[in-house]
Amino acid sequence: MVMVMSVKSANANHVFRALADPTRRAIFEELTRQGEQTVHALTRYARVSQPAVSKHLTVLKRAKLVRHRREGRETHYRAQPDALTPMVDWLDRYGAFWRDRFDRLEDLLERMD
Amino acid sequence: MVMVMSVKSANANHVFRALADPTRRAIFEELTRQGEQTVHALTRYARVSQPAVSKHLTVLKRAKLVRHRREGRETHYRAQPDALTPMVDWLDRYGAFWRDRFDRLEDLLERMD
DNA sequence: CATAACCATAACCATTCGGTTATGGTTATG
DNA sequence: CATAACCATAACCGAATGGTTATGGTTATG
Repeated sequence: MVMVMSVKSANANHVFRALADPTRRAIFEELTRQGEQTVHALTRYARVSQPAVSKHLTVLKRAKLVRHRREGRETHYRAQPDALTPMVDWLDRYGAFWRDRFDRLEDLLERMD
Repeated sequence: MVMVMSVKSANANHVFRALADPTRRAIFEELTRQGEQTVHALTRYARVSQPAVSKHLTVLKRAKLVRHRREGRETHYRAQPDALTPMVDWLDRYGAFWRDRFDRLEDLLERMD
């Protein structure tokens, strides 16, 4: 059982709260799928104004779910899935993992090709 | 890959929203640990008023995270961890599972004893 | 039967939230 | 150098949120 713990994970509270909003989840999903993105690109994707996107990114940042990298006049954001650990841990404790164990294992093995 | 889908799971949105609040999470955790509980008991546990607890339970009910059973003048609530499936699925897609795949598999096998 | 216990709902309130437009700072471009 | 692009912050606003007290309905109890 390897315990990595590279960065101190944000409060579980922050993670749960950050992902409670659908727009924020959409942004995080987009970053996960498409990789690093400019605020401009994210604004085009999300159907809200640029300041709204900026504020959402701030919340995601607080939860450590995204990192940013300034490059000239644009800021590139990328997802930081490590930060989901508190949520995964929570689900380990209170979740339904004990059920479909076999299904999940099967599924896991399948995806490991 | 067995697909059970006994009850139509609530919107993932509802689940994420419901678990965003720490008091609500605490209630759910308590129900998971201690099993079925009266509203009265939960009120004693949570540090808020009885109506507050009732409202939280309503939100959890909407997310199908709890079930209730009336018995005389008291209502017993119990956790329904199945309802966490949407969140688990979401983590499967966007989560950090792809990383420590092996660690998690190892962990899973370990817990299967 | 009167009273108390349990719970849900109503009514209300302060705060937070998610959105907007306005603005300003920094960097690229014509 | 003037202008445009990119982004964050400020200021503001309506709606949602999480809490409270008040109330009323149902069930148990003295």
